[in-house]
Amino acid sequence: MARPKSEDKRIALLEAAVRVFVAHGLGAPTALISKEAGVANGTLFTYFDTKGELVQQLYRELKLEMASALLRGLLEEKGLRERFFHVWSNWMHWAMSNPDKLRVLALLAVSEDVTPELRVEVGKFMWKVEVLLEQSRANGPLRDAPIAFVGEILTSLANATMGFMASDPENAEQHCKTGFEALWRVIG
Amino acid sequence: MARPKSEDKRIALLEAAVRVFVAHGLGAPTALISKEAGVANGTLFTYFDTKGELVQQLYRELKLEMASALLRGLLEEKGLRERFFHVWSNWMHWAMSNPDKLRVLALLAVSEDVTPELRVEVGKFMWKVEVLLEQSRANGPLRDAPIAFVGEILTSLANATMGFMASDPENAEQHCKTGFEALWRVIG
Amino acid sequence: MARPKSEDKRIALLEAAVRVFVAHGLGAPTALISKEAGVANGTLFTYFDTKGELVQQLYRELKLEMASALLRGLLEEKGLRERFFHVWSNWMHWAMSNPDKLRVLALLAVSEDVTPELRVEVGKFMWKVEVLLEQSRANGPLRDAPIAFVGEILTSLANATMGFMASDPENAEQHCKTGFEALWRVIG
Amino acid sequence: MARPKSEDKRIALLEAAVRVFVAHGLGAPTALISKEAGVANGTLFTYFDTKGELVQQLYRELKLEMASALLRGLLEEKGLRERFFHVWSNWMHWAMSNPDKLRVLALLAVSEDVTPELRVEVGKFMWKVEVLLEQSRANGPLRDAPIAFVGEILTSLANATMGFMASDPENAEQHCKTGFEALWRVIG
DNA sequence: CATGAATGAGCGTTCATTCAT
DNA sequence: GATGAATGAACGCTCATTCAT
Repeated sequence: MARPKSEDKRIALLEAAVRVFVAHGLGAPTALISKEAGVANGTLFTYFDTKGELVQQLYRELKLEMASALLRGLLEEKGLRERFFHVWSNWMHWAMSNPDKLRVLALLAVSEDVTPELRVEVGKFMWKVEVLLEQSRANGPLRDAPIAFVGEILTSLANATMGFMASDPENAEQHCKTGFEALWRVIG
Repeated sequence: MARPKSEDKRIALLEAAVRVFVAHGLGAPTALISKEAGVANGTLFTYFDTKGELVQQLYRELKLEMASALLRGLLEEKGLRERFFHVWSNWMHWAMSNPDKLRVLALLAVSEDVTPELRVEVGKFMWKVEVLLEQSRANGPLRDAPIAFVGEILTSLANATMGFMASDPENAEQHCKTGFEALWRVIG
Repeated sequence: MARPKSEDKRIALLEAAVRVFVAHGLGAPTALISKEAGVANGTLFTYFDTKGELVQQLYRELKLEMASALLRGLLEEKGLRERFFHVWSNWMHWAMSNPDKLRVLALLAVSEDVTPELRVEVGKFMWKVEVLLEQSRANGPLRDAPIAFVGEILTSLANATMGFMASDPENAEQHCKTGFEALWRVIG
Repeated sequence: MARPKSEDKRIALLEAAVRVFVAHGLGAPTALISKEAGVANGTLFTYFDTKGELVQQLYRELKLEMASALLRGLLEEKGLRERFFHVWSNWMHWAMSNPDKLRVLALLAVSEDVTPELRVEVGKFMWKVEVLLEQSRANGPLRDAPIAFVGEILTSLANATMGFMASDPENAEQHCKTGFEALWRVIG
């Protein structure tokens, strides 16, 4: 191959897209993304057939990255609550460290380009967390609710907490704990 | 341009916008909205100076409508939990009856056109609920958390519950109660 | 209607297209056409949904104009040969007077945008000439050939004659007659 | 770039161009041509400096091939009419055997890339036919017309006949003869 | 020389907004 | 005020051509 398609460039484009989408919304021109990535206009389209394709891949990669971050350092020996808090804490800290990505995920969540199928596919990245959630709520007050509902509650509390931590970073640690305690009251 | 002639037309445009935005996203052409409203292209701009203005007014009106719905039939004599559940129930049922408006609110929530100031302004529509929330959490586990945080938790749990009710309308009433119980465990 | 779509503008666009296509081929940018017509870029698309639509309408109109020109002043009382020569002469002179249109028709004849259906539709503009042709060849040497074939021979001889007249306008009249005599030897 | 290595590849590209141009018109991307030829995108440009160059060479080669086909098996001893019919018949059969090339020649005939000079150059490939034509018309009705005009008439009748043969291959032989008789009535 | 990724000018089309009627 | 044609900046995407490998 002459000049192989470089994974670096693909990643540069995705990262540029995050910055550009944060600044201008998903409606931002592809030209801005390629410029931000330091490549030519047309190059973007050798890596992504359409803008929609870029958006979809970005959604997948961000969700995957987030899901991976959640599990970092998770040990099996601890108690359920501790394990869950570990995940929760990872989650919150990933969000604090990646505010742009978090913001873009919020945009992507309502994008036309993110299809229900893609949402399902990407939901699977969280299966380990789902297992933990299953176990945690097994004897809790939501033991009879549909697990999907419990999952949505988890996600929504996580988002609320992230949002609040971001708005008051001084007391981020405190809010992280508060959020978890709220969660644990609901499910644990 | 200050006071347009027909309030009817203004409302028709806003309602058309809801339908069009649900079907095509916020990126939908204004021409589609005016057509859906049964008025000419240019007429839209005598009611709203720009598309952004329309978006903002729509956000304001939808939030106001929702906030009003929450308080319907609220009596002072009952207990705190009952009063809060009444509000919660109103909220959930408004959402169930207005899935389009709910969906559009989700889009508007991340729109470029909805400024932080507007968000603040519109947040005030919920002041009565906030009072209720203040009272409810006064002796609860979140008594020391910032009220804004508690508010976000409320909102996020409400959204999660609405979403789940919409996806499983058969058991909507059940989910409504489950959601409320989760909430009450957190704040009450 | 506010400002009714003006037939003038439509015609101006079509005429501009002729000039631009002659100068730059059918691949010429639509922007050049609108500029040449003295209207804005986007205006072209209120008159023609796509560039292809413009091309098709142009084909239709040019063919119609040419077909109409052929019959001008045709009287019934004369002999067949005289009537046919009248038509032929009209044809040749229209071509001499409209070299641009003739050139564009040559481009359109092989354009992707001109569908077989359109060709058939447009072929009907020549039905009076076809009748004349039928009568003329009825007792001639091609009396047993398919009429479509005879029609193609007519067209091809006409094109050859037009082409040559244009290249040597000094003796155009002479060539016009020569061409007709050639034709008449074949069909008459 | 002067003398490319592999004549095979050059020919493969020209043949691919015929197929691609037939299917997509002269506007077809060069990338399609190289793919069809089984070589890389950029390779095309070591064989042809520009797309226009390829178009010109293709025109030249097709015209040359056609001209060569006309003379195949032509013997001097026969009478003029027979010799001319031999050429005519070769011509028609080449066209029938190479419908794609014929179609592409029709496209090339109006292409921007085919300059008048090239047309003249390529016209010389037919000089033997021109000699035959000169002799044939020497005592015929067109004896006083410019030879170029007679040439155009020949070409146009040939094209009409080819076209019709292609559209009704069942009776191709018949049409071939009919076409020739028409021609001979005009020039012979 | 062959390859195919990189380039960027260019194109058809859209659409918020303006304005003549 | 209502209308809808006019406007032109903007956008996504293409493609001939170049050039690093």
